[in-house]
Amino acid sequence: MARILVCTAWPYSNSPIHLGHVAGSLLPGDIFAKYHRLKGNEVLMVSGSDQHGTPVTVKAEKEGVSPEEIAERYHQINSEAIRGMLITFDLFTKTHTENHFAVVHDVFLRLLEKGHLYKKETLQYYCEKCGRFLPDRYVEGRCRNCGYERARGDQCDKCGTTFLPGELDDAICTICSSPPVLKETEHYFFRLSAFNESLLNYVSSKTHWKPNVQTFTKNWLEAGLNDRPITRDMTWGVSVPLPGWENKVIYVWFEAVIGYLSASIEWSKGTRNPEKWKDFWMDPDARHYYFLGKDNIPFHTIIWPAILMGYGGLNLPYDVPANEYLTFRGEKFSKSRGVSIDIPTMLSRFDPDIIRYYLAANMPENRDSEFDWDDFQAKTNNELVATLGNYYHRVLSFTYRHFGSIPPCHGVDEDWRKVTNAISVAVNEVDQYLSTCQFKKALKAVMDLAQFGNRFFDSVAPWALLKQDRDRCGSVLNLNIEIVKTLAVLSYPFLPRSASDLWRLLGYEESLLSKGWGWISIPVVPGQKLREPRPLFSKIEIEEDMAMFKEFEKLNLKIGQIISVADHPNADKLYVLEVDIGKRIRLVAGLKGHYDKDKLVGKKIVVVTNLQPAKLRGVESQGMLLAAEHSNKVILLTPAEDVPAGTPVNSGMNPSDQVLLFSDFQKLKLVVGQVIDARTIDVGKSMKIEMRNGAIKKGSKIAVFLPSPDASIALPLLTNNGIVITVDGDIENGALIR
RNA sequence: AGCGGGGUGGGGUAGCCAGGACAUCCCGUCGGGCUCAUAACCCGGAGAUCGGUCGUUCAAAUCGACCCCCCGCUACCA
Repeated sequence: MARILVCTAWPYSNSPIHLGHVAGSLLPGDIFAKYHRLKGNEVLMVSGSDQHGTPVTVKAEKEGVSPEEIAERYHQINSEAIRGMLITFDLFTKTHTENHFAVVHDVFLRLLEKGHLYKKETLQYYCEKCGRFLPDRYVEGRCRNCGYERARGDQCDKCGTTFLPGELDDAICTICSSPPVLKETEHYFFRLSAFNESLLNYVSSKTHWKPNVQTFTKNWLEAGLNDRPITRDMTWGVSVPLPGWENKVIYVWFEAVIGYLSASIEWSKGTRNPEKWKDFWMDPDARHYYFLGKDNIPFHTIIWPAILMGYGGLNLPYDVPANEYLTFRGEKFSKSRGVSIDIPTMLSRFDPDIIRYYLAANMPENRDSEFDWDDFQAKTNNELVATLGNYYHRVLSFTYRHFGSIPPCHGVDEDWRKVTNAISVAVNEVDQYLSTCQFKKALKAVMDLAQFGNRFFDSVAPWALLKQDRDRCGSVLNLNIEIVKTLAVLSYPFLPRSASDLWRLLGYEESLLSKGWGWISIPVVPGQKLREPRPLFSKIEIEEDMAMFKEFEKLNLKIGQIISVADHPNADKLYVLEVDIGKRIRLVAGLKGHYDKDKLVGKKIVVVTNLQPAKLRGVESQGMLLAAEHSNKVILLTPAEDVPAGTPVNSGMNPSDQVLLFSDFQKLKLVVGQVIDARTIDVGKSMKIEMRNGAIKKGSKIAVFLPSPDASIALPLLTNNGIVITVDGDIENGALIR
C-alpha cells in the first residue's frame, strides 16, 4: 500500500471558481485521488481557499466590506461548487485560520532561526494622505525612458523599462492623486539564492516530470534565483510573529503554499490521530503530487521546495503534473477579463458527471485546449450519453426485462475469451495511464471498452438468441454485465455519480469503494437481483451561442445611398433626406451643422428600416440613419467598402421585419470601437469580438452591437457579404451610435 | 520588446521529445446494417500537400534555420 498526498492549487478567494480551475487542477487531482482510493492506497487530498493578498482587499474596498467578508463569501461558494462537482477532498480549508497562521509562523521562525531569512531596508512609496505604503500598482508616473505618462511604480507598460522606487517622474498615488513620498521600510527576505544548487539537483533527479515542467523549472534555475521579500506593508494577511512587526504581514506567495502542510495538520487534528499528517510528510516513501495550472509551476517546483528544504525533514513534491490552460474563444479563462464560465452556473444546468466527462476528455494536459459549447454538447450526447450511457442501458434494461437478475454464464468459449481479453486490456491501460497522470488516455481506454461492449452486444444479438437459445442468451448477457461492472469501476474516478448509480442498479449491497479495484476480478454473481434500470445520462441542449445577440435581430438595417438633401422647412438642425435603400424613403436627420448638404449627396449610410415612422417637426421620417456621436461631434456610419444600396446589414443573423418602436430602439446599444486584433476591440474598455464571417482590419474604427451593458463580447455590424461598418471619420472609442 | 506554448481534413483533438510503410480519435457529412437501447448501436466511404519557405536524411507532421499568425507570462495575483 502506498501513501499518496494529493494537493491541488488553492483557488483564490475573490471570485467563483470556473471551468479553468476544474480542468487544470481540481479535476485531475480528484481523478487521481479517486483512482488511488480505488486501488486501496492511503490517500490524503487537501486544498483550500487562498484568502489573503491584494485582490481580496481591492474587492472589499470596492464593495465597502471587510476583506474577511469577501474571503469567506467565496470560500463558501467555492466549497459548495467543489462538493457539487463531486470532488472529494479530505479537507478543503482556507488560509485565514488560526491553524494556518500557527503553521506559517512556525515555518517562518524556523527559517529565521536557521538563517534563511534576513532583514533589509528598502525604499517604498508611501502616501501620506492615505497613510499607507503603496503597492506598485497604486503608483503612476512618467517613464524616464519613453515619456509614457501612466507608467506603474515598478515598470512601464509601454516600453517595458523597470524602475526602482523613486525612478518614476511626477509619481502620484492612484487612490488619492497626491504625490507619494519615499519612505524607508524594513522587510524580511528569503534567501532563495542559497537553494539554487540544491534545487537544480532536485529537479534534475525528477526524470518522470512532464518535459515542459522540468525544462521550464531548469531554465528558471539556470538563470539564477534572487532573494525575495516575504513580508509587506499591509494588514490583510498572516501576521509576522515578531514584536514590532504588527503593521506588516507575510507575503501571499510565501504563505499560501504552506497551506498544503497546514491543511494536512488541520486534517489530522480532526482524526483520531493528530500526528497522522507525519505519515504523509515525514515518511520518505509517501509521494506528493501537486496538480496545478502552468502559471503556478515556479511556486511549486522552486519556491515551495526551497521552503521545505529550508525547514528540513519534510517531503518534497514527487511530481508536479502541471496542466496547460483551458481556453474559451481562444483565450485563457480569467474572471477579471470576462472570459469565464463559473462552476456554480455550470452546476445549475448540468449533471456533474457531464461536466467532468467533457473536461477530462478535453483536458489541457499537454497543450491548451478549447472549451467549446458545441463540442461540449456533441461529446456529451454522442460519447457519454450514446456510447457509454446507452450501452449501460441496453444491457441492463434487456437483462432486467427478460431475466430480472444476473443470468449465469455457461462455459468458457470464444465469446468469453474475447470479453475477458477486452476487459483486461482496458483495465491495464486505465491502470497504467492513471498511475502516470495521463487522464485523457485513461478515459479513452474506458470509452474504448464501452465501444467494444456495444460492438459485442451487436455481434451476439441477444434479442435474437432469446428466442433460439435462452441459456446462451443468458451467458452473453452475463458477459455484458461483466463489462458493465468493469466500466463502473474504471469510470468511477472520472464519473463518480453515474458509477455509483450504476453500482446500485447492478444490485450490489456493498459500495463500489468497499472493494474498489478488487471488484474487477470478482465475477458478477448469477442470481443477483437487478434494480429497475433507468438511463444514467440525459442528453443536453445548449441554446444557440448567438442567443445573446438575439436582441440585435430586432434591428433591420440596410445600406442606403443618399439621393438628395434639403433643409427642413421648419427646423434649424434638421435635413430632409431622400435615401435609396432598395426603395426610396424619406428620412429626417439632425445633421445640419455637422455635414454640408453637398457632402452628403451620394454617400452610403446605414439605415434602420423597420423603425416606426414618426413626424419630426411636421415631416415624416420613414427610418433613421445611424451616426456616432461624442460630445458635439456627429459622424455617419458607412460601409468600409462600396456596396449597393439596399444591402442588408445583418451581421450574419436574421433581422426581423417587425416594426420597431423608437423607445425599444433606444434600449439597443450600438457603439464605436477600435479593433485591437482579430479578437479584441476597444470600446472604451477592452472586449471580445464575435466574428462569424468577414474580416476586420486592425486599428480601424467599427460599429458594434453590445448585447448588454456588462457584456464582454461585441457583435460587429457587417453586411450580409461580410463588409464591416465603419465610421466616416474619427471619433472617440465607445462613442454611442444612434 | 523579452520569455514560454501553439498552428494537424468543416469544428474539437492524438501523434512530435526517442524521424519510417494507408496521419489518430470524437463530432459533422455520405452510403449500408440492426432493431435490445435515450432516432440510440454497428459497418463502410469521402474529406488534410500536418501555418509558410528552405534545409538535414534513403525517409520529416516529427530534426534544424528563417518567416507569418495566435495565445500566455513578463501583476507587490497565486
